[in-house]
Order: sequence, then C-alpha cells, then structure tokens
Amino acid sequence: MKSEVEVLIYSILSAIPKGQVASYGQVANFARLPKGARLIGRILSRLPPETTLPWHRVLKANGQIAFAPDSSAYHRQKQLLELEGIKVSQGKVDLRLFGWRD
DNA sequence: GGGCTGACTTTTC
DNA sequence: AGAAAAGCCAGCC
Repeated sequence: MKSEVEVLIYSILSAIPKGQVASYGQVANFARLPKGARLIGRILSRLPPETTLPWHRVLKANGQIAFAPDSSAYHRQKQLLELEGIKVSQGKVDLRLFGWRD
C-alpha cells in the first residue's frame, strides 16, 4: 500500500510533458507541499528500478542534475534526457525548459 | 514513538 | 559569484 503522497508524486511525474523538465521544488509545489522538495527526492530514491515513470525529467532548481557528475546514475539520467532532445551541458539543462506550468 | 535521513531550496556572508 | 547554513517533511529503523 503506497501512501497518498507517493501516489501523488507518481501522477505528477507522469504528467511532465516529454521534452520538458521540472525541478524538485516545482513538483513539490504541484503536490501542495511547497516546502517538500527534499521529500520528492526521497520518494524518487525509493522508486523501483523497473519503474516506467519519467523520473529523469526532474532536476534541481538551477537546472543541474541532482547526482554527482561522476556517478553512474548521473550518466544514466543525462542519456535519458538527451534521448528526449534535452541538451545537457556542464551538468545542467537549459533553464528555459522549466516552462512546465499547471 | 522518537530521531535520523536525504535524487532540495532559499537566504546569508 | 561561490560557499555555508538553516529550513522542510514523509518515510524508515
């Protein structure tokens, strides 16, 4: 049994349009948890490896990937992003891609 | 049931 | 402009 918040996060993630990205804060805000940015990360860290959710479209507020640039998770996410046409340079994406609004 | 944790954010120096 | 510190909140032990 998943908690309501967890399910909420899931639905929000799946609602992020392809080719765009959202920050943890944006997702948290969307989930009615304005101060719950870290919580999002916490939930995502618990995601099963076989998830189909676009977790890779979630970045930090400054456009950076949340992982260390030398970690395998970082490279994985970067690749997924570029597959969607999202350019990643210097570990960051174009801030204009944060156009996701509700 | 209490304390720790973290895929963050914002404010301050 | 770059670094440090303090909030924040549900989940996990």
